[in-house]
Amino acid sequence: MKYPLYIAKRSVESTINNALLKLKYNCEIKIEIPPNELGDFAFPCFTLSSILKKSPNDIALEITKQIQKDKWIKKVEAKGGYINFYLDFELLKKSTFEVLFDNKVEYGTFEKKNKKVIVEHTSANPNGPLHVGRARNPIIGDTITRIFKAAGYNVESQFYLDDMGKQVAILAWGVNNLKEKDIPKYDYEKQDHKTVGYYQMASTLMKEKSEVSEEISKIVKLSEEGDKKILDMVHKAYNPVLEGIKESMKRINIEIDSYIPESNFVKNKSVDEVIEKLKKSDYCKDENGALFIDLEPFGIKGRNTKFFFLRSDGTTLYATRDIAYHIWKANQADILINVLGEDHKLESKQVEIALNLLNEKKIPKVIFYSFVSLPGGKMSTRQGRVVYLDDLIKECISQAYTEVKKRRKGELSEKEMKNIAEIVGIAALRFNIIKVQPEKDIVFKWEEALNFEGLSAPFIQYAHARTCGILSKTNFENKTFNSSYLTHDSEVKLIKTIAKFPLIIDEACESFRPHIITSYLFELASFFNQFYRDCPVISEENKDIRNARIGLVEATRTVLCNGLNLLGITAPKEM
RNA sequence: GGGCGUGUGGCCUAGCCUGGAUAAGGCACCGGCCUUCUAAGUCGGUAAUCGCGGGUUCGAAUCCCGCCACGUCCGCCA
Repeated sequence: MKYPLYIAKRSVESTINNALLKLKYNCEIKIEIPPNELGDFAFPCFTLSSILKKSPNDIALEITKQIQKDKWIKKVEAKGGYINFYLDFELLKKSTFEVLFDNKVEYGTFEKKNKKVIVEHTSANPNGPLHVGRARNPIIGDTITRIFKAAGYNVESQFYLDDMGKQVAILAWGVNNLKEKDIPKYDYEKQDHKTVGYYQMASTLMKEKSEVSEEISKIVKLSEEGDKKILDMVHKAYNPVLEGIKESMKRINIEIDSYIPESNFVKNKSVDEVIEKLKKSDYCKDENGALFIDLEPFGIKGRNTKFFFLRSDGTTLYATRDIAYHIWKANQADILINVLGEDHKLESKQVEIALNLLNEKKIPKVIFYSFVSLPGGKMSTRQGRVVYLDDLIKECISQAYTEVKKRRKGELSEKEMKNIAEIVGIAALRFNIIKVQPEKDIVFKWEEALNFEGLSAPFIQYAHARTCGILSKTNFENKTFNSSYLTHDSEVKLIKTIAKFPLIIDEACESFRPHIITSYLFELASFFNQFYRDCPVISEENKDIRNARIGLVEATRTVLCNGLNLLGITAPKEM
C-alpha cells in the first residue's frame, strides 16, 4: 500500500495490538477518527470496560502506558475513555505530497486487483426518452462504475436491452401503423422524443381497440419465439429511441460499454436451459400448464407468492430471461452489481432465489433507488406531467448560463459562457442526485437543484477554478517545493484532507455509497476556501513559503480534479 | 392484508450497517467581510422532544418490539 495515511493507520493498529497483548486484553481493534483537535485516530475503550469491569478511562490510561511510539505516532493521550493518537504531521505531510506528485491523476486510485466487475444500470425500456423518475439510475450506475475503476477493478458497464417485451411491441406497432400526423407534437429534435408519440398513441389505441391489442400480442408472441423477422422489425422501431437515450446519457458524461439484448438469451437457447433446470427443482409447480416456483418457503410474503417463469403457451417471461442473463454475466465476472428502481425489488429477489436454486454462486449486489418525484405528487404519463431527463438537463444548463452571465458578462465571450454553463449545469445535476443516498425519496424542486451555492457541484468546481487561477499566474516546480513551510492551521487541515482521499475512495467502493465522495469533496473545497482566505500565495513575499503554497494549491487542484472525475463531472479552469 | 424502504431545526441532507467524546452540514433568515490570487467565496447568529410509544444497555438518532405517516411491490406485465 502506497498511501501514507494507510501506513500510519496500520501502525496505530499494530501498536494497540501489541499493548493489548502485553496486558493480556483481548478485543477487536476498531479505530475511529476523533472529532476536532482530539487527534488523528482514536481507540475507544468502552468495550474493554464492560469485559474488565473497570472504568473506560482507567483502561485507556493503562493501555496508553504500554503504547510503543514509532515514527508515525507522535503523541498518545488518554481522554474520556478514548486513546487519542496524534500522528507525526511532518512525516504525513512530506510522504503524502511525495506519493501525490508521483501519481498525479492516479493519486487516490488503487493498484489493479485483477477482478472483473459488471455494473448493470439504466436498462430502460427503449420506448421513449428517459424520464426524471428514473434519472438516478444512469447517474448512480456511472458513478459506481467510476469508483470501482478507481479502486482497481476491471469494470464493464452494461445496459440490458429489453427488445422483446410488450413495451417495444407497442412501439413497433405504432411506428408501423401510424402516420406522423396522428401523433402528438414533440419538444425536442431528438430521435427518442420524435418516436415516443407513436408509443403513446399505440398504447391508447391498444386499450380502445381489441384488434390493435391482438396485433400487438402477436408481435410479443413472435418475438418471444425468437422470430428473426419480427425481432428485426422491432429493432428498427426502437433503435432511434435507444440512440436518443444514448445521446442524453452522453451529454451527462455517461457512456455504457455494452448493450445486451434480451433476445440473445432466447436466440441462444440459454433461457431454455434455465427452464429445464428450474423444472427439476423440488419447488417447481404446474398451474394449467404454466410453471411457477412458490416463493413462500423462501420468505417471500404477500397476496401471491407464485413466481411464474413459463407461460402455459410455452413462452418465457421477463424474469426468466433475466435469470439467463445473470448466469451469462456470472460466467464472465467476479462481482455483479445492478442498479435498479425500488419497483424491481421483488423481481430481483425472484432472480436471486432462482439463481440459488440453479446453484449459481455469483449473486448480484443490487443498489435500489427510490424514484424522483415532483412536488405535486407522483409523476404519471396519463396526467401528462412527464418530466424528462432532457428537461432536467436543459433547465440546469439554462440556469447555469444565467449564473455565468451574471458574473462574467463582458469578461468572457458568448461561446465561453455557454461552454461553462454546460459544464456547470450538468455537474449540478449529477451532484444533486449523487449527494443523496439512493434509498431516500427525492422530491425534485428546481430551486434546490438549481441553487449553485453550498453543498453543490459549482461550489467544488469554483474551488477548482480558484486553484487554476492561482496556478495560471505562477509556476509549480516540484524541486523548489518544501512542505515544511506549510504550518498554518488552514494549511494543516487542507493537507490532512488531501491525505484522506484514498481512504474515501476505498470506503465509497466497499460500502457501495457514492455519496461519500460528494461529502468529501465539499469538505476539501471548504478547507481550500479557508486556506484561500488565510494564506496568500502570489503576494507572499517569503519565497520558500510561496513555493510551498504553490505546491499545496497544485496538490489540491489534483485531488479536486480526480474527485470530480469520479463523479463524472468536469473540473473547469475558470467559471 | 402482507413484504421491503424512508421519517433528523422552517426546508433539505450526513451520522444508523459496526451503539459512545458537545447530534454534523447545506438552503432560507438576521448581522459582518471585496483598493488584496473570480464574493458561485468567507466569518458570526437564530433554529432539533433525531415520527410516536415501549424495551435492551453503564450509555440509543444508531440495536429489538409495537404503532403512525409517506414511497414501492405483491400480473401466465416489463
